[in-house]
Amino acid sequence: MPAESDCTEMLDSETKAVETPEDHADELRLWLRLLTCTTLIEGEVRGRLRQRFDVTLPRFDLMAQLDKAPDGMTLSDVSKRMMVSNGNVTGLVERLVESGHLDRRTSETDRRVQVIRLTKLGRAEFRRMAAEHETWIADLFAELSPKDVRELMRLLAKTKASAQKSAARRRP
Amino acid sequence: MPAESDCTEMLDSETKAVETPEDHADELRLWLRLLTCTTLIEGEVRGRLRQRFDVTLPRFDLMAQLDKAPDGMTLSDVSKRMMVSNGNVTGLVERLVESGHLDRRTSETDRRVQVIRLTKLGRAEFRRMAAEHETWIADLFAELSPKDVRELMRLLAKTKASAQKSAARRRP
DNA sequence: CCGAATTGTTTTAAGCCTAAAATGTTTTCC
DNA sequence: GGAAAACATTTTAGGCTTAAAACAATTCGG
Repeated sequence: MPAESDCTEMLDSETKAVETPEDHADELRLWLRLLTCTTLIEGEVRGRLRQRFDVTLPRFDLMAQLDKAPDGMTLSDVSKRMMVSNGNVTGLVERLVESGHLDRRTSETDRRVQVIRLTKLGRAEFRRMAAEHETWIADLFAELSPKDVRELMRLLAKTKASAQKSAARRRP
Repeated sequence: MPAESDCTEMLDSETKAVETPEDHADELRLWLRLLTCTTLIEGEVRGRLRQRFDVTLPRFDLMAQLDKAPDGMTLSDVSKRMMVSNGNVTGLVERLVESGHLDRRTSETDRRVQVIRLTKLGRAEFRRMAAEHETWIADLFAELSPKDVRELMRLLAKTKASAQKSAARRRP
């Protein structure tokens, strides 16, 4: 089990002869644990949203984005913020307009663009849900000390930056 | 902006008169960051799997579970491990049997149970993909030091435990 | 032994999600 | 001005996902 180059930066990885396949088991385990945590919490939140408010998580997430943007957002903005595909947003918005939570209009200055906003109803319902949602999250993370929270924030920021760089390396 | 009880453990929260709504903004930010990291990495892995191997992430994940279980698993086992619904696994397995990656048979001792295994083809293809997958993960986490990785592992373990307790409190 | 719970799986109905192609609009740049 | 590139959104086709109900087989308690 060769674990020699665990910490080396290997700036010349391009030209290096790869004879000893590196051991990335730790990173793999970390990724699986990260995924487990997210899946666990996401499932819990999804279930509570459905039970308490009969709303789906994606609908809640979309409304959360709009609640932070009183002047509305374009579909593209929403799509980028939520990190989901464009087509996904189209359908989600359709259903939320249908149910009276969203208002959608074509931009005056650019007829390609659709601007969406929360309706009065949408905003009221979201605020009500968000207040309770926040307590769920607090409860789910209850065993972490404030120091743990800070430290996790720091390390996840580093993780995000690392992943973004890696993604950019592939798709420049 | 009241932030007084930031660190108190509040063991008597049951009987406490809740006059000052607590501030859980930090936990909320932490959750959003956790979600962002996972979504980012998951999307990257999904795209690479599709591009390089024309395989979906759920198929890969299911094969990963089976690769660790040479004697096969029941559908329930898979469902629990992957933290997805039973019905989800049914369809996933159907398609993987169809494509020749999985073998499925009814248990001899309990006719309710379906045992699934990787076929020779399934195992070979998975191993080929897994080797490359591991390097992607390593690259995505490349900017984290070994110490960062250890620390993240520790904090995520704590997070998982916390979330599980919270979930158990609700659904005992 | 037999009815009642429990367990494992599938079905159903609805919604979510993606990648890729198609459509319509605006900008860019000769 | 007009072709080409870029942009915003929708459509399409297919797969994923869930919650809840239905079905089938086993186990448990009297």
